Amino acid sequence: MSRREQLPTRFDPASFEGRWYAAWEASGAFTPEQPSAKAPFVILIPPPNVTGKLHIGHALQFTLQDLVIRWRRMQGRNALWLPGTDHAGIATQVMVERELAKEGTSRRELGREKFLKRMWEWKAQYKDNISHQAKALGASCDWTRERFTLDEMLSRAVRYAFVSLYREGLIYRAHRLINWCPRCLTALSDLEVVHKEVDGGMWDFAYPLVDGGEIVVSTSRPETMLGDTAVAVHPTDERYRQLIGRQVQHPLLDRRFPVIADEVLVDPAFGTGAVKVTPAHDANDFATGERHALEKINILNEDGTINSNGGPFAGQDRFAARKAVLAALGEKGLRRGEKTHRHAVGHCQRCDTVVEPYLSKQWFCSMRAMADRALEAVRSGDVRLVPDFWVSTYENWLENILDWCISRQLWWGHRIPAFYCPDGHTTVSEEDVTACGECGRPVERDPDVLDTWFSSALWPISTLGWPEDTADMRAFYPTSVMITGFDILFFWVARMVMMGCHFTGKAPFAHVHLTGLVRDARGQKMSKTKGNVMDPLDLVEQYGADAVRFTLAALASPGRDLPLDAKRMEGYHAFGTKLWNAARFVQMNLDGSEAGLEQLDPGRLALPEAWILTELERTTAAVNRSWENYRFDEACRELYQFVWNDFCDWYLEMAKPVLQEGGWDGRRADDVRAVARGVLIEALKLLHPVMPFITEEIARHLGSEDPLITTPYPAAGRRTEFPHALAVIAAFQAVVQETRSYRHLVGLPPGTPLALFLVGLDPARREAFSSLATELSRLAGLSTLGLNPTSVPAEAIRDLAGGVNVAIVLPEGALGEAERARLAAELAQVETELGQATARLSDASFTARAPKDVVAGSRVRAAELTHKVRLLTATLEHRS
RNA sequence: GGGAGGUUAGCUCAGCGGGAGAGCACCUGCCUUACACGCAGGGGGUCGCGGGUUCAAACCCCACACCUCCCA
Repeated sequence: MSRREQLPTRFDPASFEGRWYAAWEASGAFTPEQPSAKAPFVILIPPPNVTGKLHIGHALQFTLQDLVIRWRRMQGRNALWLPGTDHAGIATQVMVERELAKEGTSRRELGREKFLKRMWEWKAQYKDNISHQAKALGASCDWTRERFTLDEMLSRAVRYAFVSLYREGLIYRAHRLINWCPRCLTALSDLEVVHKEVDGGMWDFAYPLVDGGEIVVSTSRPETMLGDTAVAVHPTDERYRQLIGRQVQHPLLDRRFPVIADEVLVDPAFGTGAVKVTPAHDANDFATGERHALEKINILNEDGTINSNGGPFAGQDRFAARKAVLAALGEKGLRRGEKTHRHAVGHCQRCDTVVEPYLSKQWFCSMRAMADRALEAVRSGDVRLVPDFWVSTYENWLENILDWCISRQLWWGHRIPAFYCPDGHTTVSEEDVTACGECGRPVERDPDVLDTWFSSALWPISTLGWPEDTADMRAFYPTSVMITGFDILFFWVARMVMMGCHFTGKAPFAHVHLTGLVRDARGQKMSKTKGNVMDPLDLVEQYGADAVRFTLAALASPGRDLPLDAKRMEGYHAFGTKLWNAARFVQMNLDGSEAGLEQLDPGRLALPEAWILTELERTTAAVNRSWENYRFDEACRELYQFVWNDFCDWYLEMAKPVLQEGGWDGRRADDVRAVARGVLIEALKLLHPVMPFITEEIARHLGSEDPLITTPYPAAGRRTEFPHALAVIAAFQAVVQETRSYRHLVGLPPGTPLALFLVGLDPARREAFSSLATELSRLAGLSTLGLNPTSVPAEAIRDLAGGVNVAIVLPEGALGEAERARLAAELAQVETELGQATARLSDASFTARAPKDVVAGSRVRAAELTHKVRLLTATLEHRS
């Protein structure tokens, strides 16, 4: 029997969290065996951007990932949780450029090399912040495998992937309309454009026809008329039929173009039924231009000012030009009306600037074949989305996908491995080249970098060493589950499936769990401008990491956002305190015993022990099932309820007479100590994945030899269950509560001893209650307990509690008005229920069609209600 | 325009075919030698609206209303 240190009176998470994290890490528990005979379980972290620090949404994802990985590790899996960070091209570059602007310089002034040096300095600082935060939350990542998307190894994978896809014809370079951010000065993919409804205008103006007359068009972007190369009408529109093929004179520029007929572009019912066509600045017009071989006139510079094609408007910003063009049209008497118009305008996801459709030469990744593969991966069940309602959203996007623009005019990222010679040849190569592969002339490398998401798409394989045939690839790919936010289902998840399937033939993960968004207590989105952001580190400091984790896990109902209320976190911090104090109580009553559940004789247990062990068994089964199904909320509820209600409120209270009062036989006392300690330790193991720190600390004080992190997780089905004990204790609890309730009803102080009689018990129930007499007397506060007495005082309150016929002797005196009213209301309620039950039972179709057990249940219930009505009526009559 | 999710106690949410639940808040009484971050007792709900299916509907089906979000 070893002496253990007493648990401190005060529960102070900060006093042991750091110590435990260091101990786990030093023990090597975070690093999987390699090689290993154990089945792998692998989670790859969704790499946070090195842009800044972690927000509460990361804390949620880290918590859930850690929870799953700890659970699986305890289950004996060879668990790998691989951490890392993402270089986040535009986002990070924007931050550093902002810093440079404050210093009065710019990236162009610095030059590529010096600028990238600044970027790496930034990255180093923020990466450290992120790992520090992850550790504070208890994340059991394998830091020996930490990755960064721009690492040498991952960059090689990106380059290899680009070259392979190019050789397969799936990556190509083309001159097309793309989304252009005039502030970031780069192309964007369709996904990086955020459509927002804005109040704008819709202006009508007339194009004069060369041979007289005019045709009126409407536009929300008047400045684009500088690039118009046609006016389109519907071929069947009688109003304009005779105008088709005639020439229009551009009123502000020296240009003429035709009126064309196009049934795809034109909706004759919309506006005037005539549409201006600007193939270089609108996606639909571009397609129209292709159909009719129209000239594509680009009127914009990269920064959003009008270029020389805009004639007198050249040099003006696009929004200034809009006003100037309208004014010029007005002067010429061509304005034909205007109205306000609410429409969707594309904005840059990163800087919120209005994006322009812009004609530009960019690299694209062909999507159709890969998208079909990714669709198949989900439809076949190789990849399971959780919650599964995401499947239709996923399908919807992939079915309508367009080719992906993957080049970005940035410096921070993976530089495109394409080399161009003066003759216009392109050499794409894994190794740097100096001479053109075709003509041998000197080459220049493409200055652009790849979309960050291109490298992210490769994350599941690049982090494991692909394209090399590494031991990690063989051991850990495909991975087990990806836990991330639903907002990057398209950006990231779908693309990882595509790339994983394409390059390895296997989907990169079996499950994808999509989390909701963490909101504030009122359901508002958190944002810096609203000032309602919660910093994970502050929360850890205030409530302890375990409370933060438990709160986030408990709120994580599938497919729902998480309204995070500090009140809730206080509540779960209190749960930690409760657990702590329960452990203190158990510890101070053990008398140094370190007995556990294994020494019990299941055939000879008293009812309270049999009961709590059965509840433990059921909780164990439920919790494992819930973790398995990603029902973190359910598991947390089960654990909370088991610890607080079952173990603390009932079991420990029932154990107190044995632990604190003499007169018990030694065997029972030994059992109680073994059960109190053993059940608590099992509960700590069950809780460990979600509350790793406090459970380790308590377990150590209770004399657990090994840290919980590597202790086998409790599995269901290995312990005897005692359904009989469940039934008896349920009745016991009902009787206790009924007694307390009547004492309170008549306004007696809580301690007032009462006489209680249980009437008409069958022999088995009588025996059971007899064995629980001490516990019953203590918890219900009894002076006298009578089991099946020959008579009951006439003035006793009669009622039915948990199927037991009780008679509670309250001191003399009539019930007050309020108390009588309450009992009368209860009686009325019971009578209503009885009426319903009786009606149902007299319905022949019910008794004929409902399942037998349901009918039987109704009969029992009706009988009980009848009995209760009788007893309550009697009580009201006698106590008037 | 297409798609997804939601509408259950004052608040935030579970439950998703057979007696309306939790946490917090609220009311009442208690410092009962683990815990006042606690203990005990209690009040509070035509489960959005209208139809339908069923012996039975908060739960399934249809329509509608309102609120989120995604895509175009």
